Amino acid sequence: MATSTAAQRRAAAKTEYDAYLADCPARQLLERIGDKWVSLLVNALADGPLRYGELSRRLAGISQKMLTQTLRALERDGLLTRSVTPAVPVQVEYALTPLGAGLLPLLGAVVDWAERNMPEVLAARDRYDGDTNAV
Amino acid sequence: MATSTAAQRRAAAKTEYDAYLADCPARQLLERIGDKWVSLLVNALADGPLRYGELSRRLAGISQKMLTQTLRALERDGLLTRSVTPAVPVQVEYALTPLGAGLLPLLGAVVDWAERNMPEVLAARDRYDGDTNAV
DNA sequence: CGGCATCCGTCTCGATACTG
DNA sequence: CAGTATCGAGACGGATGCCG
Repeated sequence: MATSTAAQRRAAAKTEYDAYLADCPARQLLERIGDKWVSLLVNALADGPLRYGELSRRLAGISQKMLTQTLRALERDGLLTRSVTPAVPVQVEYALTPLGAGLLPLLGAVVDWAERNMPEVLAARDRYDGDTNAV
Repeated sequence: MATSTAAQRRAAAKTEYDAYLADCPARQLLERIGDKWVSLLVNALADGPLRYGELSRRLAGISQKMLTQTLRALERDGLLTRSVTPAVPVQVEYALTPLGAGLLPLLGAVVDWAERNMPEVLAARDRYDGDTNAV
């Protein structure tokens, strides 16, 4: 007899839902490109391969930790490649794969939408914030 | 002279960068739709307005807190509207605005890309993970 | 040069309990 | 029914120091 059937049902529903979430490829993709640095990194590489240090300078505010972490994640997902040139100072170059380059149109669409509609969003935001403590 | 010029320059660069980030409309948009619940919420409302409870059931795993919080954020941004019908049990309905509905194509594009390319991403991921502790 | 390991603050998120 | 308030856990991200 159900000491806590409600809680169990909650748990079951959650598991079910989490599974659905995990399965959903769109969610995974959104989580990737929604990441703070991913989109910037991909954009930085849009014009061609860059070395670690170049990326570091290009994305000014990023910490080495996040840079490495993000690069690894993208490499893992096959969105970019990492090639090491064994020289005296080691040389590492990152380049977009065709798969990764395929993200550029998506990002472009977002930029496009944003440029056209963000002003309206910002206006709505101001209106909302203004009403809160107006009069 | 300069006790910690390097650190200061770092800070300056970061501030500059953060400002750039904050200004970038695409980033703001990505942060919104990259949110765990936003895309699901928008999708849930794609077919028409829903009430709070209906949304709560529809998105099974979400807590009231996150539901309310996400709804408020989207309302603030003018992506959906909140209409209260003063009845005996209060009735609140949420509906996408045209602006919010404009997100659907974007989301659709993501879903599309994901469905076509996620298998490859997943394959790359397996390969990468496999190599780590292979042989 | 190109990392990796560690520590630590912040901030998000979820569970719970209570209200009109 | 539709929230609000509070609290604690945990993920996330940054700074630092060391290594090949």
